[in-house]
Amino acid sequence: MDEAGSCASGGGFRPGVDSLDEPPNSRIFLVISKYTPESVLRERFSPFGEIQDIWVVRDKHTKESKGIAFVKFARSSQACRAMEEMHGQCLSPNDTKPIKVFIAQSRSSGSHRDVEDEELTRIFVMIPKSYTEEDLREKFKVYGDIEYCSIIKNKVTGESKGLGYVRYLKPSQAAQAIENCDRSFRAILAEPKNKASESSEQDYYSNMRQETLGHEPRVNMFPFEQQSDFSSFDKNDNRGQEAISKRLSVVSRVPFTEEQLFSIFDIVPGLEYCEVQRDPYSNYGHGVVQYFNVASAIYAKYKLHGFQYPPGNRIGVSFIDDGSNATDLLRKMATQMVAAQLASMVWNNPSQQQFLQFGGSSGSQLPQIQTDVVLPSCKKKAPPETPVKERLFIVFNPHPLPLDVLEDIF
DNA sequence: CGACGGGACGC
DNA sequence: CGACGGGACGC
Repeated sequence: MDEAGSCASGGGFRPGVDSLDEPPNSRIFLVISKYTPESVLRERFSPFGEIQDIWVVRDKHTKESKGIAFVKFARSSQACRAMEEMHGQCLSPNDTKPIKVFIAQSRSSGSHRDVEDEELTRIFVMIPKSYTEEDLREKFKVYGDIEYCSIIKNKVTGESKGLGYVRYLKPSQAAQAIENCDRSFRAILAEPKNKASESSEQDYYSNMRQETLGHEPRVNMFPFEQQSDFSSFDKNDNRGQEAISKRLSVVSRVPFTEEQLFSIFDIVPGLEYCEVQRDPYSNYGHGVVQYFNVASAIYAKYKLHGFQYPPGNRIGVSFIDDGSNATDLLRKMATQMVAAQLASMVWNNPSQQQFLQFGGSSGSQLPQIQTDVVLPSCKKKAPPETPVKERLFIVFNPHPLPLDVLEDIF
C-alpha cells in the first residue's frame, strides 16, 4: 500500500470522500513536461510540506502523461509556497519549458480558470469592535507583508461592525494567517468583492487591443484629452484604508530584474528609483519603486496594478505605507492633479518622447520573444496573422510590450 | 443556570 | 495550451 503517499496526518486524508480540497486551496495544479515522472515531482515538491497525494494525469488508453499533474498538500500555506516558489522553474536541465503552478480549482467548482492571487491574498476576520485598523495590522503583520487593513463600519455612526479585511502581498501569507491566527478571529479567505470586474479584467488585455485595433501607432499624439478615462481609479479603490505614498510595492509570480522593473515603471514620469528585493524563500518577483511625487505613484499604481508583464502574468502594485498617511481629501486632490502633472512632465521630458518614437518606428529591432517566459494565459496572445510590427512595442527586453497596452497607459 | 456562534465590503 | 485517478464500506 502506498501509505506514505495517500494516508498521512493521522488518517485525516481519505481518498474517495471529497477531501481532495480539504483544507481549501491545499492542492496545486501543475503544467509540466510529458516526460516528468512522479518521482521528480515528489522530490521537488516535498520540501514545501506534507504531500498527501501526487497524481500525474495520463491518457486513459495510451497511459501517456498529458503534461499536467496535481499535488495535494496537507495545508494551504504549503501549496501556496510551492506555487510561489516553483512557478516558472525548470524541473530538469533539459526541459525546454518552465513549469506552471497554480492553486487547483476545487473539484466541485467545475471551473478550469486559473485561480488568481487576488482571490488568495485577502482574509476576512471577526474582531473586537474596539479594534482600529492599526490594531488589526499589529495582530496580523506577523504572518506576512500586509498591503492594507480595513474594518467594516456603520456608515453614519462610524462604529465598527466587528468585521475586517487584511490584504497580504502573497497567497502563502494569507494562508498562514488563516492557519495560525487565534481561532477567535474566525479567519477565512475573503470572497472577491467584485465578481464582475474579475471577468472583465480577464479580458482587459484583449479589450484594449480591440479598442485600438487598426490604429497606426500615434507617436506624436497622446490621448490626454480623454481624461475621463480615470474611471479605472474607482475600480481598484480600496475604500480609504490603503496608505498613499510615493513608494510602491511590486509583486509578480514571475521574477523580474531591476532593469525590467525600471522599464515598466519609468513609463510613468517621475520615477525616482527602483530596486528588486531578493527574497531567498520565494521565487516571487518582489520590488520597490519610488516616485518623486505622490501623483505619479498613484497614477502608476492604478495603471500598472494588474498589468500583464510578461503577457499573461499580472503584476501586483500597492502603496507602501511610509507613515505619511494621506487623507481622502488629499487623495482626491492628488488624483485630479495627476493628469495635468503627467501631461507636462511627459512633454517636457525628451527621453519619454524619444522612447515613444523609438517604439513606434521600425520593426528592425525586434528581439526574440524569450521562450523561458511563462505565459499562464496563452489565449491572450496576439493572433498569428497580425503583423508583428503592429503588435509589439519593443522597449522591454526581453519582454515585448504591445503598443496598444502602452497607448492605454498613456 | 452561565457563554455559543455568528460573517461581507459606499457605485 | 492545460483540469480531475485510484481504491474500497459501519452508526
